[in-house]
Amino acid sequence: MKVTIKMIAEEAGVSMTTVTNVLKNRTDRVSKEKIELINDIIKKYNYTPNMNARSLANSSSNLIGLLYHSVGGRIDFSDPFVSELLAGIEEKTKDNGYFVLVYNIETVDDVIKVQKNWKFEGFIIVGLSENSFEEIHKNIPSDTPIVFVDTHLTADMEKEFINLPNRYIISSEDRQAGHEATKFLISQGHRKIGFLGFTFNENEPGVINERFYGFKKALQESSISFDYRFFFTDKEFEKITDVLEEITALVVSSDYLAINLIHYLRMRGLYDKKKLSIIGFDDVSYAKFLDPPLTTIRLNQKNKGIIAFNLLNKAIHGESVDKITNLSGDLIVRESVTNVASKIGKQARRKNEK
Amino acid sequence: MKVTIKMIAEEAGVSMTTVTNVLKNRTDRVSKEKIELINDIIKKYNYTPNMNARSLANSSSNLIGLLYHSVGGRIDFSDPFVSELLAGIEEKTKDNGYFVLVYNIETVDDVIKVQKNWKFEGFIIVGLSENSFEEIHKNIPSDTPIVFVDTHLTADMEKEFINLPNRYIISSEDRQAGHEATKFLISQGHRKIGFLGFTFNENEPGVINERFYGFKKALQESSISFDYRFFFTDKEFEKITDVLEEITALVVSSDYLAINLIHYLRMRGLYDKKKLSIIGFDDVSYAKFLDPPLTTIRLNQKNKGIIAFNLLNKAIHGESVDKITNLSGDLIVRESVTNVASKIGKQARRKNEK
DNA sequence: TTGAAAGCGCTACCAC
DNA sequence: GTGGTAGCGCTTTCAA
Repeated sequence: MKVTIKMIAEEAGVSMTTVTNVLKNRTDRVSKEKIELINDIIKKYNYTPNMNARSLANSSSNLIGLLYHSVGGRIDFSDPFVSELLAGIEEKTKDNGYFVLVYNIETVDDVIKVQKNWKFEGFIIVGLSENSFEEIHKNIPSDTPIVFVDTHLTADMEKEFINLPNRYIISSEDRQAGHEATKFLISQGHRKIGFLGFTFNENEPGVINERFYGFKKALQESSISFDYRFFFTDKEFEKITDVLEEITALVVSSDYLAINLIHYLRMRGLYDKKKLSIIGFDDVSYAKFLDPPLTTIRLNQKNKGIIAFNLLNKAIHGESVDKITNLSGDLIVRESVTNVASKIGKQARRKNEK
Repeated sequence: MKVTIKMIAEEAGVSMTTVTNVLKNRTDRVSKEKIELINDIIKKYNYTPNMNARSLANSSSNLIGLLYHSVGGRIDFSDPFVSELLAGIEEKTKDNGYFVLVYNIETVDDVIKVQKNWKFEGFIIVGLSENSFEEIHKNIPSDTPIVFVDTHLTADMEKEFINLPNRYIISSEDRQAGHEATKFLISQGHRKIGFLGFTFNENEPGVINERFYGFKKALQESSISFDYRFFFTDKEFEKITDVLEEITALVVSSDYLAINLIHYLRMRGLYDKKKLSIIGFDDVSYAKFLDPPLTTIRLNQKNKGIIAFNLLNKAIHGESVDKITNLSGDLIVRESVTNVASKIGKQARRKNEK
């Protein structure tokens, strides 16, 4: 049998209001004796309020929407990159008394749907492009805070963004990460370097776009010209096999993609880590267990999830929060990159590994 | 501005009841013209009903609770074993118009909490021991269906379970899996075989317990006696190093644990796949990318998630459903197990790999 | 066919 | 301090 405020009020011989006041800890409005009495009854029946009624009555709900954006099913929970973020969020969220509704959004309609169906305290939305960002931002009332994870904005848009109330961004320094990854390859003597990433829109900022930008910048700084023949998307593994003799290294936009490529090549007897160095991004939990252990830029997704929640939590409580947070990546040197410049440095390659 | 039924009714010049009837497709109670008119308005405002109000008024909610049981934080979303299940569930769930609330439960109180806070259509609960199973089962009304994933019951309990309305179980044939894994090691000439698993209660059935049972059975069938010195928990890696010279193979209760062990040994210079064969369970997505590629029993978590949802969905709609579903595992032969019996068979070891 | 009204459980406002 | 009550948006029962 469901226990309600009314029942508690009856048993205690008080009004519903008084019970509510006790529930809400408005101690100045209820006498000490009643507080105790009511609390005892609450405990006795193990009463917990009905969230639907509560959400209906006011606007609070303790519900947080974790929305994953996926175009064409690209985002998959089995990708550790995704689940590690979730791990971070889930952990904090529960400790703070929230509930998380996980929803995969493909179109704006999906957002409108969750949005109207439930009352949310706030949203954490992952992986939105700038275009989708605008649409979605407009469709969620400005009194509901949103933390956008891994959304990148053009400079113009960013200026606007700064003034948007209740909208926050947390992402990695993807440009810097791409730059660092590439610089590392160059430092190891590589000159013919390719780039492999999930398909992205070159005219719109985004995680991969940013990494690609950092990649090109690093090449440029070393006066290396980039040959677009060495640019590949995740659908073009076979194109890579064609130029295997021409490139010595590859910047791959995620560990996940990197190991898939290695596997693809290996199955065809084409993988030789001495001849093709590979650096990834993320440092997923098993990157160090791979063959070869992956050299990568650690982005620490779990930590990102924790911070995303903290931002949201503060925003919900009306505390002031940084509009844009950028987490820097760390180069993790393992064994998928070979030094082709000299024989020295083989030791150094392990420095980051414990 | 939120659109409500009332507003729609006003604009259409009808009563709320009529709008509801259209919403519910009760076409026999409304005239054709009004149906069209109302539908137009609904479309125009992109109306979607408020779930909180709806849930409050009736008992439906379109909400499914995905509850992960973790004692001492053992279950972690970054463990692919967990996230792959979620991937399967999320996929189906959305297609069928449900929303998923993900919650990590540690105690029965946690269950009571979610349970009273929200109205759920049903639950998918993962990783419950028999004891917790009973407690939780009792605390959720019997008209709410629950699918228990990976819960194992003793024979007595199982008899009772069969008659419990709205309770279902889906799990893997863990005993058979343990048996198969061990038999494979034996077929490869191993005789000194150890077992490594997360700590478990020997008196209570459970995933690892079952695998261990199958393990012992296989040994027995080959008249190999089991030495408890070769039994290890996840906290006892160093105990393994002590007997490294004595055992030639290890059955490890999950891929996740297996790679952690390999890494642990490798870091100490103690890993030699020729001298220590390892077989895991799950076949997590990256098992084939590891060094060495892991020989394992594939359990297909994603598929399990899909099936779990299907069971629940049918149960919610009152269709009859199998009380207990068992998914069999498949031996996937890769390279972490060495044939110590003969020189032949090295070819065969690759047969399962594409 | 259509509509009025009660009630789901809770909160906030206002009165005593 | 305490209590009454309207109302959140929706569904269902009963009446017209």
